[in-house]
Amino acid sequence: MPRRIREQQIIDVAVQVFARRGYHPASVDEIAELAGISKPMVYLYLDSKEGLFLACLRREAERLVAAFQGAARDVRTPELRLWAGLSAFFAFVAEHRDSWVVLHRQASQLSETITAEVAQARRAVMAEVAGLVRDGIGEALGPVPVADEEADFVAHALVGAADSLTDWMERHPGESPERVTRRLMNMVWVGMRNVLAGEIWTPPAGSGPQGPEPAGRSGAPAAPAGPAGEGRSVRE
Amino acid sequence: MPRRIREQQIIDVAVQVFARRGYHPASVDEIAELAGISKPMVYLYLDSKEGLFLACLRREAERLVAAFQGAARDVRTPELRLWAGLSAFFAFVAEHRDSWVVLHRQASQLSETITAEVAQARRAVMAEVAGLVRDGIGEALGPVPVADEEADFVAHALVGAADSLTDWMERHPGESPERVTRRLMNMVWVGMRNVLAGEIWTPPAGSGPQGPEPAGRSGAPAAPAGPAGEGRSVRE
DNA sequence: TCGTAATCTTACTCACCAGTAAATTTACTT
DNA sequence: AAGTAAATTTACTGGTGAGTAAGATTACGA
Repeated sequence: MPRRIREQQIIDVAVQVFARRGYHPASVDEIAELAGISKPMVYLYLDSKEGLFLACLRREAERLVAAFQGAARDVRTPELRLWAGLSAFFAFVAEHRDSWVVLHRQASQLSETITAEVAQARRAVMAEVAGLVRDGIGEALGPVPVADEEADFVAHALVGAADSLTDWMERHPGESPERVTRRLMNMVWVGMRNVLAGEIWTPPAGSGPQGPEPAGRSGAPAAPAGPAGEGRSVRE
Repeated sequence: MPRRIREQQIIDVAVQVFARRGYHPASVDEIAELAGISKPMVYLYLDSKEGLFLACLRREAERLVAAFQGAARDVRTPELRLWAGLSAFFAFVAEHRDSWVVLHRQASQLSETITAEVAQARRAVMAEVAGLVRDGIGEALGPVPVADEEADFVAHALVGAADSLTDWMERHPGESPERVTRRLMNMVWVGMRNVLAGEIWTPPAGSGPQGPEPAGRSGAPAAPAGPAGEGRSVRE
């Protein structure tokens, strides 16, 4: 069995085990056994437990960012890019829950080097989102000096909300990533007060990106075509 | 040294250590030493490492909920209650960072019983927030059948956003909890589109609760009086 | 067929840490 | 002062798990 393939097999298993048990309770012995291989192989290929975890981290982070970027790419307006990106995020998390757990829910209790890496992965995602938000602000207001800090703030809030809604989705299996995204857009983009007043946001039909499917695995459907709508509509 | 006091001392130290190291890497030996006592004392009073962690969890959760409830109590409109609650949350997290880390950032990799407890604590917070949101929706729309699920959704998004903004605050030491809250309210309650259009939300002067300070420790100032404003204002 | 480089295993070592047994000291009551 | 209950310690055990040494097996080109 050639090295490249073995490595991926090991990482596949490791992501599952790290997600289920957490970093410290996960044992390299168990990972090796589930991968159908003996422990020294893991050390030969991935150096250490930490190295193994970092490999998991990097691969999954890459996949998530790719899914996010791929979905938002080629979408015209900032508003719809944000929608496409969030949609891809929810789809990714729904399909690869283990990836997300490893990626985000392991941050605090790990070693210096790992936290640094997690923080960097998180920053990468944050930067993507902040970019989309900044575009939106920029388009509406033109170049404004405080926009960077403001966009960063909004990005943090959005990513945090999306993360938490991951739990909500788990308890509402009927909900599709698209519906969740639409609700979030309503809440953030239109605002609760206006939603309560009857205003809603609906993605226009056929607004998905036209580019080819990007790197991210099977999942992460690019911005799916929601039900018909005018992009911005007001009810009542 | 009487038992009650020792227990609190131990828990004080344990919260710090658990927050810094995470559950598994934290050793009872270290906690005992930092608390200035020997290990068997910890086991005598708190039963086990898990018991110790649960004690930390319960105490900090109680404090946070108390701060939240205390701030929102006696505030008249749902809108301002939400503001007061969020404000108290940010103030609490800013002042007791360790509590928040133990409370929330340790969820996935722990034992069955602990995850259950964490989930319950989280649900308690979520229920508080959902209550405020439901009030808001109820006030605007009257009794609506779907309101419960909708409120739960919004609560998840809000709590997640608030959690993530915790990190943002850490990198922006100049920002006060009140300013962060105001920004979040703008984003969620008014909506980005309307914010971009020039609309902003400002809490009216002197709108804090009049009741006595509740259980929560020193921190968690009740809804602070923001700068003057009309509660809902439009710029430009 | 020989050699060599990769793949892979068995069988350890060593450190750390949760939990405990068995006292010992302190403080308070009668 | 005697007695007893609480507070507190020293000194262990047992298990687990990261990491490794040393060698076995396969693949394959010269």
